[in-house]
Amino acid sequence: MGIAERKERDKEELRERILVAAKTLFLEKGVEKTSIRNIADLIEYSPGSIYHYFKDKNEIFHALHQGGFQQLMSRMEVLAAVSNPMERLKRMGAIYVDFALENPDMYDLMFIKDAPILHVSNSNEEQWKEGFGTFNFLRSTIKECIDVGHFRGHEEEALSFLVWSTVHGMVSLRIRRRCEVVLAQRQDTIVHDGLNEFFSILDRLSS
Amino acid sequence: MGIAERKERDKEELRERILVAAKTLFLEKGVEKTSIRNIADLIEYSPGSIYHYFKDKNEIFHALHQGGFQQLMSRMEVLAAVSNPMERLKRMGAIYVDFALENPDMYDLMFIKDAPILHVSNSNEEQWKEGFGTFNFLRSTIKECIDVGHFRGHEEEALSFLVWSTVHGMVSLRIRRRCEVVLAQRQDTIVHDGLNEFFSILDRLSS
DNA sequence: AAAATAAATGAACACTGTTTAAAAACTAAG
DNA sequence: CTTAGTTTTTAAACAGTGTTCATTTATTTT
Repeated sequence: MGIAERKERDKEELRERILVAAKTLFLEKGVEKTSIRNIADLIEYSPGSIYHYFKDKNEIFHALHQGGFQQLMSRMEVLAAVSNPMERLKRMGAIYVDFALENPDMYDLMFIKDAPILHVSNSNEEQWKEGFGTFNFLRSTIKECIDVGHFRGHEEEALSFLVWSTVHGMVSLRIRRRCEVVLAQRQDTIVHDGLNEFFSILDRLSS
Repeated sequence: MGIAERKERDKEELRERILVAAKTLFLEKGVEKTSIRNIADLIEYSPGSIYHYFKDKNEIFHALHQGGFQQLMSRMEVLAAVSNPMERLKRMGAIYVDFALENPDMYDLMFIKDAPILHVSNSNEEQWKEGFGTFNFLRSTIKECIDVGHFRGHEEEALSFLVWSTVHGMVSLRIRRRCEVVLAQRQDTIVHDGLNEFFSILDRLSS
């Protein structure tokens, strides 16, 4: 009965090859500009074969999407060792920003592009499953901060959204090339400069 | 010599009709899903004709893009009457957010989509001309705040970027449907709730 | 009315995502 | 070892896309 297992492995391997090819092309030329035929050419299969492994183009990029969240989550794991919630919150922001700037196309896919989300909200209920995990992590950290006495006068849910929005805003303006409006000599560092301003604001809100 | 002028007017009128049709379709089904043939059908012209008025599809949406900035700018005009820079900054944020939520597709085109920007940065130098105006307005307001003694310890450029990022982050998460992760009963108000949290943070930074 | 100019057309090109009938490859049973 | 049955892969086809261009149509000038 080892043959069925080997075939299963082969199938999984080709599935993985498709994903690797798709990711390569996507990082090279973007999602929209990458066609099924391009992917097929790269793995030297016919375009039709890809539809035996993925329902449609969206499903391919949704698979990559999930991989991205696993990456981000694994980067967050070091935070378990940070007991001070305020310190953890800041380190979390730094990890988030670094991940986005180091993997702009993946971040784009996860948090900016709209296609993958629509795909998920079609297969109803479990809307953007991956997103919940990361936001819950942020929310619980902020709750800890509030419980310890920080952010007096602020409310958990709205503040969590605000914090997420701030880091998302910075990196997405960068990724989608809206930073040309800031001073030319500051463009390379503006996201980190902005993050530091944000940190010093958070410090002031500590009490 | 009135004939040439009338022809000029006719040409301008058809150009405008293309833009109106393009905008209609775009608001209905999105930029990507709107084809030149769709636009041509709506104005009852052949697809080819459109290329007499616009170089390519990008140029059509770049024209709409410019119109969006004029809209946003005109909303900002009331701020000239607000002498207190801190008050002006907050009202500015509210106008920005309201504009984005009331015209999500236009905002998307202006600040999230990447195609129009690339088009501009190809026709070199004057990169994203429209964006400069709005950001300069924000920067000068924040400079006034600093000059009056607010935001002590913060720096003009990075803080301006941070403030912009915060409001942009909130509305773009909303527009690109990443708000499913916040509590279900808060989703409709979360952007305004977040904005209010932001305002109260700004107040704390006044001194 | 004829010539010149401008505008609009529709067909064509090279793409796209996706479907499907047929072919090839491989496995299992007799 | 051959035959039957599956699974995998393919190539062709469909309906769509942005864009170009020779040709036709309409208008203006001479």
